[in-house]
Amino acid sequence: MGDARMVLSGRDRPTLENVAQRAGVSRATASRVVNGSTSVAPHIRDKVLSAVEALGYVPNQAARSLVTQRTDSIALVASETASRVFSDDPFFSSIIRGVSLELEAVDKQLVLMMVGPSGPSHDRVERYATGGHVDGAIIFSMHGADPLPERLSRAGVPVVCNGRVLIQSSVPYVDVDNDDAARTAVRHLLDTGRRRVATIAGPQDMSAGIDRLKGYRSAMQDSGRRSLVAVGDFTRQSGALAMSQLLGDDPDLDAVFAASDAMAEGALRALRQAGRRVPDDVAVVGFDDMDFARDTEPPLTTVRQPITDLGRMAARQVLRMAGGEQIEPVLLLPTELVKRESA
Amino acid sequence: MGDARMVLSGRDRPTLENVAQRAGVSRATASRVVNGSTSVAPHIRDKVLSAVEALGYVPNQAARSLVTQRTDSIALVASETASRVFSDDPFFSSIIRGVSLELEAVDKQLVLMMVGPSGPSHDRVERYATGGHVDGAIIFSMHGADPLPERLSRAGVPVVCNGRVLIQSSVPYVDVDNDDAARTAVRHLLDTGRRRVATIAGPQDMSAGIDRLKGYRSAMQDSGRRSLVAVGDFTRQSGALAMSQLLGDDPDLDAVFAASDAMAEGALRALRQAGRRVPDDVAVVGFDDMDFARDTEPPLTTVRQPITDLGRMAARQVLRMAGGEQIEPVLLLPTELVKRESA
DNA sequence: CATATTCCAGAGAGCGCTCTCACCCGATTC
DNA sequence: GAATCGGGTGAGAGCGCTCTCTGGAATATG
Repeated sequence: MGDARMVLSGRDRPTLENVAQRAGVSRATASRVVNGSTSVAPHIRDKVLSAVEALGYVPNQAARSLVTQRTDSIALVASETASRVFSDDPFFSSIIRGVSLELEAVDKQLVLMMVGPSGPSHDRVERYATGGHVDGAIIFSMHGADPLPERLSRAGVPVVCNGRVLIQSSVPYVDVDNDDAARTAVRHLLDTGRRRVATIAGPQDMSAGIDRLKGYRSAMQDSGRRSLVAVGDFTRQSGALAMSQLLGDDPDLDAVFAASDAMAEGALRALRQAGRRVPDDVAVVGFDDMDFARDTEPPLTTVRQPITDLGRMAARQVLRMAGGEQIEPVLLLPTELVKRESA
Repeated sequence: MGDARMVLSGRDRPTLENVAQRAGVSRATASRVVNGSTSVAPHIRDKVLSAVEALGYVPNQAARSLVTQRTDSIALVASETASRVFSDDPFFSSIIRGVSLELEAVDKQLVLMMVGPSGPSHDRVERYATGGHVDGAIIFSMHGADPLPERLSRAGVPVVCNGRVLIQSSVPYVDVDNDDAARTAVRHLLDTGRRRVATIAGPQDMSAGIDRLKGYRSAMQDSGRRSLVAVGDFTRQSGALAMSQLLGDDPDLDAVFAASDAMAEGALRALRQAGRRVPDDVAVVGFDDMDFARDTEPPLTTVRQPITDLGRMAARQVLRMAGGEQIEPVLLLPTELVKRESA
């Protein structure tokens, strides 16, 4: 007793009532001050503020949410496999950082949720999000035709997806134009005289994987050439493996478009081990423009996508939805081909 | 009206009262069923459950928290620079994954918070955590003498740090014995005949950086050799840079201990560019045993630390604290020297 | 058959906060 | 000087839930 600054165990945290009492005002007035209402006389305001200070008062969010119906937090839902796949590259971290930066600016919280590839954890997320625990959700890196976005949306939770939604759905998303970006990359290879251009595609249950392969295919078709495809899962290892396969399938290939920088780096390694020089024998183009792309040997030509911005925009969109605004169903951010030495 | 499955906008979500009414029981009984109490007659139980189903009822967490004083969520606090530093390697993701797995198992939520290197965001985190929004906090990758853990702890929030706490503090932590692990790594180099062993140290405002350097120093001292140190920041680039420096300082060095795999990989690159063969001319040992360590050229000898387990244990400890248990102030997980080809 | 014991359901009191509404009092107006 | 106005404050009703406490019915006991 006596020292108000002593350790407070959960139960006896000061309430607004305590503050009001100490300041000699009503709870209502104390609330006004805490929430920054203007219509409070300055000297009363000061009394309340010093009571807050003295008691170390912090508003109880649960109580506040209960009446305001807002929680000031947003869920970021990622599939568990995503964290595994992306453990190889900074994609995951960058998205988180983007979302985080944007939310922080408006003093909202980020609740991170991992879900396994369908199964019980889906229910968990659904229950949580619809349980009024968050004001909205950003879902990223879905595999296959995940019903989660649609389900949440239908339950009244504002949802934005990061990456094109595979199934027919009214859930808005932000993404880059993967198809077009891939086409540009492949065209660059073709334009610089490459004839046998292969691709290391991403996983075919993710829109980024599908769309980049589609872009490759259409560019090849346009120039009347045959496709040569190996599929990876965006990781370095899978890139190396895919590259060896491709080399086996067509020893004369002279270019590769990899659907991620990590796979491109794997490919670089496999090519080196196979005695091919890059770019002399084989040109390589990646996708992402991760930090490490400028340090590979040789530095990687790649398609830059603004990953952090993708996160930011997703956050911004979901906040707008939560605010009752109508938002664009599709938001595409620009990509850019960054030419370095590998192609 | 009519269709209970229509889109529910935030405001008109069904309440427990609605469920009770529809099932023809009291709110208390409905609550019992929802919370899995056993003392409810089966036929009543069924009635309630089907009412829940029909209405699509989901408990309001804010209301629940308000009375139970629990939120069933745990904050994971990371410094913003961490996400930047670790964007180069999967450390960040692995910790998150570990924590996430452990929390999921007991149906708790993970709230991720980034804080800048001191400043306003510190207050934000403090306010949030003490605002009753979480049952506990895990703080990881602190820089310098961050007062946050101590502050939260003093405010009554259960806190566990991931990584040794730099300042004198009563906040418990989980970590590996960095000092000892580094010593083992360096001794391995010495034992295999290396004479001029340099180190690429981690940032000297983080305990992992400090302790690994200390381990290196003591191993060198024990064998009567002079230290040769360059400091990096755990990233690949800084590793490459540090390696060139070291090579400039002592062209005859024959081994390097890098305080992270990412820096070791950078060093490998720098050595290659300087025309040194690994391990023939220079032996390299890393730290972490990240996935990519087995794919470097040559495969990296390194100190394995169980990063995901570190996250898991931190989560487990903070949950125990939140449950009122007393926990060990220090928990060290084992490391292991993984010998591959680089040393 | 009366009484004690058990079991289950309902009533009701809050948890800490926000927000509407009524009220008071000093300033303005006729 | 009475009526009007308006800024500033307090009273009080909930938000949706949990949990204790009470009461009634069903079962076991003397």
